[in-house]
Amino acid sequence: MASEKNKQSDNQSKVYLEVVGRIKEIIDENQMAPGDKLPSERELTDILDAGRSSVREALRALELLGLIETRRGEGTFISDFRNHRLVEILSGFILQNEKAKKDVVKTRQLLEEICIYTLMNQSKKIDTSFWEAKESIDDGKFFAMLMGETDNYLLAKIWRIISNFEHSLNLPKIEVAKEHYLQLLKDINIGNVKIALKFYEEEIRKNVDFT
Amino acid sequence: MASEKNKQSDNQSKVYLEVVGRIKEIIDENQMAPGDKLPSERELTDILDAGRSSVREALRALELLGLIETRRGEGTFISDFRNHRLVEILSGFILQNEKAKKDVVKTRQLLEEICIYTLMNQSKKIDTSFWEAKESIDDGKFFAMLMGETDNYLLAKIWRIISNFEHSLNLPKIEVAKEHYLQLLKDINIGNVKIALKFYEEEIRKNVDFT
DNA sequence: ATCATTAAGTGGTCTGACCACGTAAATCCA
DNA sequence: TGGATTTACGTGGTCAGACCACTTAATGAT
Repeated sequence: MASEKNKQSDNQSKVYLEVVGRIKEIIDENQMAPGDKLPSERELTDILDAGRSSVREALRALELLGLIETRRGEGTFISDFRNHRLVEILSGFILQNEKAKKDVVKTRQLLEEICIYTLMNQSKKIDTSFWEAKESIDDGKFFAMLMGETDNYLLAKIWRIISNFEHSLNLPKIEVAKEHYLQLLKDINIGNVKIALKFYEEEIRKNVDFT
Repeated sequence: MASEKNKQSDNQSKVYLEVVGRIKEIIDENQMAPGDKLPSERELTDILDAGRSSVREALRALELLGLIETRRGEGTFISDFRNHRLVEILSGFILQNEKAKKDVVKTRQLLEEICIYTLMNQSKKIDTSFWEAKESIDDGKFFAMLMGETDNYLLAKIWRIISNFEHSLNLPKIEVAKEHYLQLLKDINIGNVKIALKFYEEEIRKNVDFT
């Protein structure tokens, strides 16, 4: 009787779960789409009447699920969440086998190659000036951009999720000179698939070799 | 300059992600199984040299993933990975629109292209006799085989899950002539990536168009 | 105009303080 | 003694406040 009285919406005893639900509502009601910015953590804290730590627990969970992405100093944004179960598999999977690590890396690289392939199929030209201006190039950010250039958001999303998990595995980071990334962009813009992919494999990923 | 090694400073990896990784290590090293109890939050805070809030962010994320289970007053326990109630959370979050269905199909096809691409990169030769002997070819079984031919377990598993999920959506089934599948195999064995992928897109998946 | 500086906003993290709950030890009482 | 009760402690749950690091926009100086 009157069991619905407890909280506003539903069951959830834990605040962070409640917040997860409320965030979903916010997204729905405002018809928010991937890329849109969510209210800041402090705003949510106020709106949802919860502690910031609880809000963060919810956001972090959603982030690991690949539903949102956060950029320090900028905010929290909705990402493409249509892959759902992907994460489930990956998680249960990754925490078991050893070979899984290798597969994660390999799969990510495959996605990146497909990305390159896709871009060239679209005859996509990429603006290099932004990256030329940089001192050094972060591998993750670079390919995140590349993924974004394709009109296949699913590809980008899968890549991001896998990348995210890979990150949590504490694998050795790769170091690639800025010039190599720029060369890759150049190859892509020129439009020679074979050269671009070969360059990716041999220069960008040459030093990936972990046990 | 002056970018000392204060705490965990520079590398953009977030503490909570690192904690996720460390927890995984703990589980691995101690050969922990579902049902086993993890160190308490405060212990982890001490062991991992991180704030309790960060530890909790990691734990909450893992909890939402269904990897761990927490019981107030008792502790945190490794949960059976098979308990994926995660799907409900995500589906509630996402499966609202019809477009999601389309995305599932797109994703699967993308994975299949990646598969083909991978096989050819491995210069994998596929035995066609088994399929030639058949009267008709089941699309699912065919690509299940292809996935199995790659040595990337993760890729295969992702595809399998998505494929299963797609089945549950009762989408119209595609009908492709046996000869087309055989032709694809032939293209793969020959080793021309462009032709094989083009053939896949235009012949194997040409008739995929649902609303 | 251009560049450097400042300020404000945002996520990232840590700490300390409580509360709610469960358990086991200590205690009490018949 | 033996069972029931109380107590103390450990654990997760939550909150508030304080900084830090980074981004962006407003501001100021040249």
